[in-house]
Amino acid sequence: MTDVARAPRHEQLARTRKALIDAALNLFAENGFDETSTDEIAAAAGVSPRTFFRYFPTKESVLFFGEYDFIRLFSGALAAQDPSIPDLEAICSALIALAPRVEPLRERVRLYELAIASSMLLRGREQAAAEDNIKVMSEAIADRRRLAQPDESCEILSSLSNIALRRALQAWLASPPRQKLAELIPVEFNRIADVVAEARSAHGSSSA
Amino acid sequence: MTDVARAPRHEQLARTRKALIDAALNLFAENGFDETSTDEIAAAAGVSPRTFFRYFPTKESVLFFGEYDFIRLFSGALAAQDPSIPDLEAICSALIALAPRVEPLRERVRLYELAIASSMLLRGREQAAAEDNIKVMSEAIADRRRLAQPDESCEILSSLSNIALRRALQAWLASPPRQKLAELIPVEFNRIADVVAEARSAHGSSSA
DNA sequence: TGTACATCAGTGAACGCGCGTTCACTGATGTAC
DNA sequence: TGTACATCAGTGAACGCGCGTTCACTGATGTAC
Repeated sequence: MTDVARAPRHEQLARTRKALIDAALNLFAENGFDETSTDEIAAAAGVSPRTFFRYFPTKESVLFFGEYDFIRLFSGALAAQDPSIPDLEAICSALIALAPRVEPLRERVRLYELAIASSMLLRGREQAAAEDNIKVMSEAIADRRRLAQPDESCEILSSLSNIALRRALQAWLASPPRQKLAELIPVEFNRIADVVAEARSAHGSSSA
Repeated sequence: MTDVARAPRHEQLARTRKALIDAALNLFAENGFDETSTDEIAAAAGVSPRTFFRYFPTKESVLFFGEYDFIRLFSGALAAQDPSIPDLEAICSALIALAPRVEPLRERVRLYELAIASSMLLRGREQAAAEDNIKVMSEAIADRRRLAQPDESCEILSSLSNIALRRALQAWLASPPRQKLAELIPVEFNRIADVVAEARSAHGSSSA
């Protein structure tokens, strides 16, 4: 056993921060965000109630600390795709390339989703983050198309990709532990394309 | 001028409720939900602070009172569509058929959207409502296809339709006052179908 | 039509609760010399 | 290596704020007869 009290300062800070984050994630997932007080989180982390607010300005922020900059990585991953393949395929491939970063975090993502689902406030934050992500994605698509600004087509493609990704994530969390997220992403992209093709092919043709 | 104090009871109740709802909607849209206290709403409606909670159990609920049962109407409108036309077209037509119910409420919808955008809590509520709507829509689509349960295809079609509808609503609110929502809906449906067709047509073909 | 009572919209005051802040402090780690 | 001081993680107590509740009340509307 290491002597906690004798740890160097930055280690002690990191330790306390981690203890608070882990305690919060577990309590939020198990009991719900609104039903968990900051005092309880502090108690579970082994610090005094006051200490919580030395690390996090608000109760929510403990959940969003060290947020995945997943979406920034996406822009790079999309730029790395072969410019000659279709956009939808390139987006799908870019997301598959990022999947390995998420694969090891399955249990953590599962708790995170439980926490988010427990509170309207957190659902709102998540929704706001999703909209930001869609915007960044649409800019990355515009870059690929050599547009100065995203047009409607970029925005729609970005929204559709977001749906595919969310569906893949849900399927991944619901699937057996060894199922690969990377395999589920193209399934959902193909499904969306197929659904649109089928749902219009029966008769209709679109206007220009 | 009518004598407010002499009004019959049910009229007085309706009047006070309306005063609270209108005051809340305007204050939320102008100053933000979090920055508006229930005391301010009561003051703006001309009643005492305590009275607010005789009409609404929570601060949020004043905004969702008399919620549009838009989505229930949708199920009926979809069932009324010709079974022989493609699903996507039928969904679009069903939404167009409902548009006249929303057209007169433009200013109200505008304030509502401002209020929602001002607060993470309200965004969360709105997101939860949207997910409910998508679920109901996917069941309506399943009915049309004579399926006992919605399959993935129904779910995706419902999500895509939701995107089209949201985009149409945003465009409508951003457009000049006389622009018809009913005209914007098919534009967005066609855009989505076209974007998918383009984004995969360049080269790729989907797997089955 | 008129009196007596019941109902109920609205009020006032006080309180519980949890988030987040402010101020003053302790005791350990880190550093200057 | 050793002493003297600075820094800073953590604590304790008290408070402000707004939501939402509880209890006791007023005065007008509604109703029974």
